[in-house]
Amino acid sequence: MSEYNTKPRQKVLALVKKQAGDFSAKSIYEDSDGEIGLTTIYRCIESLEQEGIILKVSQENNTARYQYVEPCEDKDHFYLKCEKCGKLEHVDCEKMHGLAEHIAKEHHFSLAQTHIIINGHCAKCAE
Amino acid sequence: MSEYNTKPRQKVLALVKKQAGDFSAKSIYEDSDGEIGLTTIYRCIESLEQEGIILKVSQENNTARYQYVEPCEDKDHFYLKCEKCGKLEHVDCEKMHGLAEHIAKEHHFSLAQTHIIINGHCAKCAE
DNA sequence: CTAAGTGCAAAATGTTTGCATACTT
DNA sequence: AAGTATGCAAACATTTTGCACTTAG
Repeated sequence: MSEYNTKPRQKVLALVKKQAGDFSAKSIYEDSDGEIGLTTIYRCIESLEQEGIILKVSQENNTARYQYVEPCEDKDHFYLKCEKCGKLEHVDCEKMHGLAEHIAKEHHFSLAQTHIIINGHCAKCAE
Repeated sequence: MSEYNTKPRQKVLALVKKQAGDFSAKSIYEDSDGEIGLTTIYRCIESLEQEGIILKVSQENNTARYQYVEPCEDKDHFYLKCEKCGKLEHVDCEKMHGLAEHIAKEHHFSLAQTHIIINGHCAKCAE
């Protein structure tokens, strides 16, 4: 996570992994029952994001929301993101990757090694 | 834009259309030379977004950034978004749309009629 | 005239920073 | 012991709200 492996950091990582869907700094803070300072949580989240362990998936109400990403050796990371509940679903699709690269090349874009997210509504939220 | 067509609203829309790339409420405010109140700009931006005239493309430094979208009758709106300069490039690709729908269906997702944005780096910013 | 829009000042909210203290290695 | 992490309180920045006033239709 960073240089030192402290209790607060361990706890933040554990909480982050336990989240059902996406989460915010505050929600982790509340989940921690005040054991960890908000500031520390912000700093841990920053570390985790830099290490690619979590992903910033949106910004609802001026609040950054993140989601834990299962470690995965594939280079292409496609996600379907539900705009309502924030659920992030990993998509494993060769074709998609090929197409995205093709389009990117056509437009002289280089795809970030980061993640591609497509918005929509999941089954539940679509009613 | 909304019910009434007032001077401030006209000016905001004009400024928005004039922006080279993306913009924030504050940048429009500064562009307006203090002629329009920040609050009004926030409210105009909200209207414009609801009407699909502008698109929220990112949130840099806790600041929402928007971009004017050329009117277009196609139902599918794909964009390549440069993560560095915020440039938003429209992509016109039937195949992409078909594939996205296919994947969405496979995952019981319904694509929002809103916009699909794929992140990367534009030619300039890729160095 | 009436409903809708404006904009100031003040509040609210999320995030960051300063700094003294505590912890890891 | 030395460098790093913590967490409180305070600072910041953006966005929202209350409200008296103005404007469009």
